[in-house]
Amino acid sequence: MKSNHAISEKHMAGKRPGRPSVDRRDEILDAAERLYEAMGFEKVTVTDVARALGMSPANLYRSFANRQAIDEAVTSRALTAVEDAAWHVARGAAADPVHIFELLCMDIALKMRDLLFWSGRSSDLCLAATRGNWPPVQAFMQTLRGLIRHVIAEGQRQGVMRADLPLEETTAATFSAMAKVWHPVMLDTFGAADLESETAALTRLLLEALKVKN
Amino acid sequence: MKSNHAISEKHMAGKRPGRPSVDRRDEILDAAERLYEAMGFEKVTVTDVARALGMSPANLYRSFANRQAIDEAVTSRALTAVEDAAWHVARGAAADPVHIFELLCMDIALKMRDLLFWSGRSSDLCLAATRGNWPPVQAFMQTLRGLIRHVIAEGQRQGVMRADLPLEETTAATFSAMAKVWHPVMLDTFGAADLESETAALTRLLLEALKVKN
DNA sequence: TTCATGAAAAAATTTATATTCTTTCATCGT
DNA sequence: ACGATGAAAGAATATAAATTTTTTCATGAA
Repeated sequence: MKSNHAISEKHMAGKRPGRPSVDRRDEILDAAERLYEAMGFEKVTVTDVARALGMSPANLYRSFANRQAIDEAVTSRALTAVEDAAWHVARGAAADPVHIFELLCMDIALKMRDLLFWSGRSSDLCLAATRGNWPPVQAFMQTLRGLIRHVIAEGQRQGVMRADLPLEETTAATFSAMAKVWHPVMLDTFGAADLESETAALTRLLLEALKVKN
Repeated sequence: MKSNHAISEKHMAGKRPGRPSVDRRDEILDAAERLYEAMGFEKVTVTDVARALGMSPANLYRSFANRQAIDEAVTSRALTAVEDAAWHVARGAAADPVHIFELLCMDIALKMRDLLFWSGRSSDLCLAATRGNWPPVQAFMQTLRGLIRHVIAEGQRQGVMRADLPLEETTAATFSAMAKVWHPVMLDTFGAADLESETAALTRLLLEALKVKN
């Protein structure tokens, strides 16, 4: 799975005057990200982003259909970082799917917390995206679900997780259960005070259901 | 001060001119509830409530410290109805704690859904209360947690649920897991389309962890 | 005294207006 | 042509003034 920037340009506004031949999306997103980080994304105007790049605001619209598209792309990049780290855990060194499950659950919870409470002002964007159920958030949640399914399936294959539980339903239920410690809206509502112990307890309980009995 | 210290009236605004000797709280709450239902609680003024009762607005302030207190009391009554129904299920006819657990989880989820999506305009109030984490909501959540603990403890006592799982931690984890289908903020974010099957799947998985092995 | 109210201060909300931001597109320079 | 832009229309957001709502409290009636 290589980076496929050149291909996935469904975002390229085809109707616009002329889209750039060289792709300046990443430049733009870098600048936007920096500004969002510095002053909170709600205070940043597209003029600010353009100025930071020494171009006119109008020029941004050849790379992005509108401001919402920029916001979503920045969101996407932030969430992709979490996804990548999580996939790394899931495919990582640890061989035992049970252990991987534990690591994965905790890793995601802590990364989401960081995103919301320690990512400077980027949390505004993350929260807005979550509240509005923006497409990148939906995609992200799908990825998380895929991760869970992957680990459970592997656990079942290796005989350390119960194979008599239906994979899809079990995946869905596990994913639902983790929402309390994974979902930004929940983290925002309850804060992240006992997040670690809560996540650990939740994970332990779920594993009691998933693990094969001794 | 006289010998009158049998004051169970913790709610009585003590600092106010003279509090009523006969408690008109319930009357007031009835009127408020009716109005909230009819026109949405954000549109209702305390003057409206007072007028509905044929009294002056100022008079309400002898029974309630402020409008927020009225809103919270109405919220409290709505949530108490759910609590009561849930306790009824928990202590109800069904003898098997495992079955009670299933019924309880589903009952709460469906009642929360009704509150949010079918209670006319009362859902505004419920959502505002949940978003702001009002005290009645916190109390409600504590009650739900208590219900779960009760059922699990009973299941352990009867030997149908695993007694080797620590009661408090298991209760906490179970409660966390149910947030996805119980918590108004989640219901609001995701809608209630597949609520029943999601709740059923979640409950089944949790029971796999809680039940004793065959 | 005890209960209740009118009237007014304080707070919040709405309305109207002004300013800024987003987005388009005709036009410029290469 | 092609990438880029200035300028202006359309949206959205902020500011200010007016109105409504919440809350207090001194005073009156029972």
